[in-house]
Amino acid sequence: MTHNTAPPDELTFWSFVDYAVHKAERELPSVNAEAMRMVLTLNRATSMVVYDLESSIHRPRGWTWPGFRVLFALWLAGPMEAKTTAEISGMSRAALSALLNTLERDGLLSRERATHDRRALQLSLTEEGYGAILGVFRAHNRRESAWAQALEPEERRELVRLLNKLMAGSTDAKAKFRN
Amino acid sequence: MTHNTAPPDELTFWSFVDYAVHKAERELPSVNAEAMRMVLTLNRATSMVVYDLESSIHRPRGWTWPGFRVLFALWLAGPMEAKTTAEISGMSRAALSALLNTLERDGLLSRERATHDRRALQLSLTEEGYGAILGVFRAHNRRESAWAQALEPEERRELVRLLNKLMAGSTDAKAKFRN
DNA sequence: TCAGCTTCATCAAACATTTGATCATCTGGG
DNA sequence: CCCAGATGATCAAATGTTTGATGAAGCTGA
Repeated sequence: MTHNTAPPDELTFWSFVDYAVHKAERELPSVNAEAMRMVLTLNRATSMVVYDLESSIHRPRGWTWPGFRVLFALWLAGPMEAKTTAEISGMSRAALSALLNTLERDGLLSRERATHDRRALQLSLTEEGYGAILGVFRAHNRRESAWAQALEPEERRELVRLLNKLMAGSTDAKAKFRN
Repeated sequence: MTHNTAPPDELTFWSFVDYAVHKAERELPSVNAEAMRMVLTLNRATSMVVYDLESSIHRPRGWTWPGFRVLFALWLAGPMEAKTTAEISGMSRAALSALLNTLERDGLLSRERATHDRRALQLSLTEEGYGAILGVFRAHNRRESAWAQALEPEERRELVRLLNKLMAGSTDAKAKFRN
């Protein structure tokens, strides 16, 4: 690629994917442009949704997106071992360990040693955690609904189907998973 | 929601979305379950793709996912103002500022004051940055290709279309954007 | 039994991100 | 001309994440 290629006059968040895919195709004939477009678009869409939900719902309440995910899992599935919480909320055990310090300090959940295995941690929401999660989730779900309305019901189902198929394919491809 | 609901015996990363959606529907009749399913699935799929790419491609080379995004943008679009870089790579100006410290320290890019506006920063790849990005991108794109193969070509196009429609709808919904 | 291996959790250091504040520079209206 | 407000960048503090190391507890087979 030439070092001195000038960027187009109007390069914005919205035009970048098209620009990048076309440019990469010109410069690198061997590039898989459709894979590049898929991953770029997937990331941008998710990043927008997450940023909007976190900044409009969770941060103003003193919560974070990862903290919400943990409290949400505990709310739905009840007390459970920390290892399970980490797995279902999609984070490493080390990341959860750090996150628990904040959530415990804020009085939203408690950690206790499990009785059957003294290595394991048992997590449960405190009364304060129970009191808070319902209201936060309602606001969160209202915001989710606003996003979902961009698609027709059939399109939403198809999007979910395609995303699930993408995830399922990864196991075949031996993708790297979290510890 | 009852405080003492026991979690199902087999609650895993893969079964959690179905479990959560059904349980939320039972407990909260007013929930928009399809929106909930869409956002949960979108996040999980993206998180898997990003984690796999970052841990298998970028971290082993001493790079990070956000760092790659910035270098990738500079590689494709050429030298540009930091403000533009932040916008097209989807990060806040403050986040970019911190990220630039690392990238500059590692000798991958340089920042200089712009001539026409002494507040603005002009970013450009160093020779070392140019030398590195091509190889990293090729490996990155090969990995993207493996993910993309989970879907049929027509499904990939449909996924991209739906994600773009989702993003486009957000502007109508007055979603919160980054600074 | 117990030594070695595995598993659970935490720690440490480096990094990226957020919000809100601050400083420097530019720009436009009186 | 010049001051007020807008804009670009950075900083500070708090948070969450990663990888690799460490310590504690459980398990297994000779």
